[in-house]
Amino acid sequence: MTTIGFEHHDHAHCITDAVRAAETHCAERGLRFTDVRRRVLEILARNHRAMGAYDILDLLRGEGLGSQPPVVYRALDFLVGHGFAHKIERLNAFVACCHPGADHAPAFLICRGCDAVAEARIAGTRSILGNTAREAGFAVERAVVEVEGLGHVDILAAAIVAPAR
Amino acid sequence: MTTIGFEHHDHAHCITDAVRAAETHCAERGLRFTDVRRRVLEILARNHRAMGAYDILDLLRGEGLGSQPPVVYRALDFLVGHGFAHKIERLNAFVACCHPGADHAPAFLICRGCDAVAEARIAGTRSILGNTAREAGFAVERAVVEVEGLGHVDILAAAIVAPAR
DNA sequence: TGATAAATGATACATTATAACATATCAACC
DNA sequence: GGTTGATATGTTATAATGTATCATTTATCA
Repeated sequence: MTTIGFEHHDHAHCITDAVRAAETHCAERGLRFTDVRRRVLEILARNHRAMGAYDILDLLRGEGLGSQPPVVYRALDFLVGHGFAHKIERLNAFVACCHPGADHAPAFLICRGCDAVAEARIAGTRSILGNTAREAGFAVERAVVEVEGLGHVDILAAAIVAPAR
Repeated sequence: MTTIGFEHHDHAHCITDAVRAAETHCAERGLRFTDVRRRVLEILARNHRAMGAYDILDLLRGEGLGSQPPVVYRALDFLVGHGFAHKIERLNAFVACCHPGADHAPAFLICRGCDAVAEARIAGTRSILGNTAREAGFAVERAVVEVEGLGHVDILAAAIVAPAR
């Protein structure tokens, strides 16, 4: 029941895909995919790792695209809010989403050796606590699942898909 | 397979138990359960909710037990490191452990309505991603599982136990 | 084109966390 | 008991992360 997708990782596609998915999604819903928002997503996708807000801000500054913290935090709020990026709470950092457009519950593998972060899918919020929370009357709205350990870059670069049940 | 433990919550015991468990554990291993460390754990247990480091620091100040951030952060490092307390990454806050002594993988239910946080158990790190991570060569060392939603205080006050398998 | 809503620019500040080094305490041994 | 080495605490300063607020600009649409 467990499947692992060792997709060959075409990074150029990975960047354009993330941006294009966001573009399409925004166009469909009348959301404004502005320069700053696009650029922040590109930066996240290009670097392909968890980046702090101030790391991103430094890059934006170099391009004259906003120089104060609220600029990047607002862009990140937008991207995270619409599922184009995720926040890694454990690291106070952000990553581009690997499955843009898909309605998914993300989980993250964080390698403490190389600081790589891989986005995995989990079946759904229910699977985390079984049915316990729901049966007890707790309505799950969001789940933060961040697993730390040691892994190879190859593994982290690939999208790891958790059991769908 | 799902069981929920609605223990009657005897709060006085809850505090003394947490402190005594830490005391015992430290005595057994030659760890120093100092005044500051004890007091921080008492504060967390007494308040029985997620508290910011600076909230705790304010209380310590009132008692003349250290007045600068490093004092409380060092105590929290110790308590978290030895499993007497946990950090809730999503909230940048800390809670006393509900299962001190037990070697457990904690998960947290965070109610956005009342800010209550309940500690649940999960079976183990493996259960979170199934066998996927392990099979792929990722060695899980720690898992952050924090579920947000809406729940009743009664439910949150009780210890919720997730399916053991 | 003018009204409205949304996004950005900019200043200031709030919150969370750590580096660095001096001092004090403890435990073990001579 | 005094010395020593390890651990913990006190203290200052600063780093890192995140927001509130309000002015200005830009986009959208009637």
